[in-house]
Amino acid sequence: MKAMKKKAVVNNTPVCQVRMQAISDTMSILSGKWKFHILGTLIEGDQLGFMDLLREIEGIGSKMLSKELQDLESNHLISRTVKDTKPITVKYAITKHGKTLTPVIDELAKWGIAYRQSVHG
Amino acid sequence: MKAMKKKAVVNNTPVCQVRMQAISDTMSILSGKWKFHILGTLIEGDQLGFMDLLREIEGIGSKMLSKELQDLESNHLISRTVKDTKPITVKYAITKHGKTLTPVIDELAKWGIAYRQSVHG
DNA sequence: GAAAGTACTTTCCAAAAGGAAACTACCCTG
DNA sequence: CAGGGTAGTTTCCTTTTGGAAAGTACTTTC
Repeated sequence: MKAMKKKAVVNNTPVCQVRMQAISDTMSILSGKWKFHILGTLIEGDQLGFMDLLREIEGIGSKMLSKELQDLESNHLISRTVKDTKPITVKYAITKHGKTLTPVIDELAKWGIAYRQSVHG
Repeated sequence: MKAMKKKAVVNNTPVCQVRMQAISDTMSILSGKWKFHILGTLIEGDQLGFMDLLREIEGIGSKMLSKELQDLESNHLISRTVKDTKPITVKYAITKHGKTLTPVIDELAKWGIAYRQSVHG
């Protein structure tokens, strides 16, 4: 009786499949170099304009900021509202739904901090 | 008294800076298309060989698997041990340190699942 | 000694991501 | 009407990422 091999599947239980898919979904929505910075900034100071964000997020360019904001808005994580002020302005804010990412962001930050300490001492 | 503008900085408190950096660290370590799949698979079935992983992780190629395993090993999240069996084999396993990612992975999965439900209904 | 299995590496290429700089367009102030 | 602020878009380019296919090397089985 030889051990049965080939095409073995450890993680192909429905539960694992769903979890893997869910993680891919999340990472896809939060992909790119700037999503977390933008979300983090909007969670702190809500109601920021385009130029505010350009100044807050060090290193980002207007093209990237514009694209990332569109991505986040299309996923309903942030809102974009045009205010008809004297020189028309736009305000970006985190949505209720965007705030549900807080535990995720917190875990990532917590792990990163712990990692630094474990490596450095 | 006009509102003071220019060079304003909402999130440049030391606390925010540290958090942002920590998130970047974490995301950098877990970057790429396959890290979570590999970690998830090794958290489930520990002690898997290279060919096992190739079969478990649908779609990955040997080049990517090899590279991602090296990344994860260099960050001490997984271990690679050569067993001197008849035809020499290699076993990959999650480390104690790698297991500390479990809460992070769980949050990502949880959020992804909730997101699907909120979108789909 | 050919086939098949383990564990990779190498090469070659295509697509995606990201950035700098310039440009549009409109408004207000001096 | 020049200068500066708002909010972006467009172009062009480089870097990064990822994948398919083939190759290496060594071993066991038929």
